[in-house]
Amino acid sequence: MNLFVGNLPFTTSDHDLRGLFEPFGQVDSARVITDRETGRSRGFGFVEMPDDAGRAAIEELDGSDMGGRNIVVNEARPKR
DNA sequence: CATGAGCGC
Repeated sequence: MNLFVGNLPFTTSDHDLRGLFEPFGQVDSARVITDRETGRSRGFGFVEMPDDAGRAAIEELDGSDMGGRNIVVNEARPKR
């Protein structure tokens, strides 16, 4: 399933994201979205993983603390 | 190359 991860610290990298979700299951892909013009982080990202692992990750990570901020994790919407 | 609600090229 596709997961949307928001409210991330600007210092969070795609690898950091993967490390967060790996404990819950196979991480198909994990990436933090960066601004195409400046390259700086937009503070949110996407993670793809099995359905069961995704549901577990949402319950454990949504609202959890990361870098001093409470991150948001929920199912992502279809790409625009 | 800036910044803080929002959904990726």
